[in-house]
Amino acid sequence: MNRYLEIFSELEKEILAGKFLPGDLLPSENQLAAKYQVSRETIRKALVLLLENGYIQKIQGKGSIVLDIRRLDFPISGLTSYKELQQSQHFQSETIVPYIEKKFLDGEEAVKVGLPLKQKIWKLVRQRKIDGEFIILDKDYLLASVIPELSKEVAEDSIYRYIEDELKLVISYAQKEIIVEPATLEDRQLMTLKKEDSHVVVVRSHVYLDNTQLFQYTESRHRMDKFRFVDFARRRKI
Amino acid sequence: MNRYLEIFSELEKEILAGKFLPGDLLPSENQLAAKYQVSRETIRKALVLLLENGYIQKIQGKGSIVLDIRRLDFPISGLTSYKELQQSQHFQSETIVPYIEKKFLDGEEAVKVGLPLKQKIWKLVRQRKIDGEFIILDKDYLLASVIPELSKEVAEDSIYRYIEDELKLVISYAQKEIIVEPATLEDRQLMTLKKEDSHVVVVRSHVYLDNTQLFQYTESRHRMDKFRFVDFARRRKI
DNA sequence: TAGTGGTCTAGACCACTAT
DNA sequence: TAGTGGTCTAGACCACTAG
Repeated sequence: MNRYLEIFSELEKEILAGKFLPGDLLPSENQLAAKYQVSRETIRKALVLLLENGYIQKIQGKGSIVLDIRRLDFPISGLTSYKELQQSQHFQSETIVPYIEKKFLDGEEAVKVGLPLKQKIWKLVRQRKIDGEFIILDKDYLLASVIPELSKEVAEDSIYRYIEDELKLVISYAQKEIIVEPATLEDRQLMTLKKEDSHVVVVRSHVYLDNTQLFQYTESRHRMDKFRFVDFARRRKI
Repeated sequence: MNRYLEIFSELEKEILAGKFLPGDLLPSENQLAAKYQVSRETIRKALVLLLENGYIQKIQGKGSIVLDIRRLDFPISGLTSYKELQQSQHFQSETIVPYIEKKFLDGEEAVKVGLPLKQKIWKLVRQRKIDGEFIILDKDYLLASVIPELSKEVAEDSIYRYIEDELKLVISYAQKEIIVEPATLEDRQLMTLKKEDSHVVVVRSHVYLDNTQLFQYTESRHRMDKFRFVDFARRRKI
């Protein structure tokens, strides 16, 4: 592990544990450099990570102030799998896989998901059951050339864990879009919608590996009343 | 201006201008260092900015690959004012200010917006008219101790421009939340909603200055069919 | 093997905050 | 004025890609 990542994790852990409270100053960069026996630039790389993740605010001449992080009932910010969310947020959930198949997409489908027409694709549908209700419907399309094998069991657990830990691939970035769409017949069949739920919130993502290859298109369909997206944003200068 | 910010802007401009196409490699870090007459670390800081903004992907041993940036019909990612969006996206829009007042909040309102009860607050409502329809309703609450004066004219133009250029304050970061809510009576009065529009998409933000002071709460209410949120996300290691 | 990006250093000078 | 963070350097060594 890199030094600056280690130091970031350490400081993050301390902040989350309440060792530093909102409004507190972290030790100065020179003090941290001495403590961790690294150069100041290495400390600064760790602090940049804290900054970007909303843990601290740096003020020139003053120091690094710890911010108040209300952590997030149900964030879909960033690039995080459902399984990881469930674990970090500690909610109970069951996943059901009503559909999983490896096939060629027809033209219309291929255009919609932005994946190549001529390659085999894993298409699967997953229902997410929380408190006895089907709140979320995930529709996934994965390049079979990247993920040759896939099973119901893996889909019920975590595809990302399988891709990263078993296949040793590196998931890197995604382009995401959130819109609201009329509920489809499929939504009504596979989700617990009330009569008056005319629409669902749809999170579409194109996900890429670290070699810039597109390998996944996902549509995560949420019941309106249960949808919540939380984010931390910094104002971009220039 | 900093060297690395200059270099970032320069490279960003070149990418947007199509001087580098998706899939192209940027010049190597050493070549860029030579070209701009700076050290390699300075180049690397500029490249980190390109990376975070989704312009490039770096691959060790290979180089910095330019990504395909579909730029974003209507992004609310990041921390960007409506006026800035309108200018960068080149859409026509008119802003109407049906309400603007400086007052103390009542208890219920203060709790909801998370601003202090004992201080005067600018409360204002803005209707955003696009293609003849009121698509967005913005409700703003601003600390009067931070923004002592505010006028309808400023509110119709850009409050952020006023805060940054006139008051010389630095807007720094925000915590944002996106949810779907039933449309209120006020929504129906001030927005162009169809009968069947039972809900609106609400983007709530708490916005902070660089000294970590909370100075604004905003509620941006969108007609469902016109709402779109686009984001670029990187997978976080660890 | 040559060239690329990834990490880290030890030091310098500057801008800002606090006292 | 002392201490903080912000920028920048010139160099080192490592891990990885590609011919």
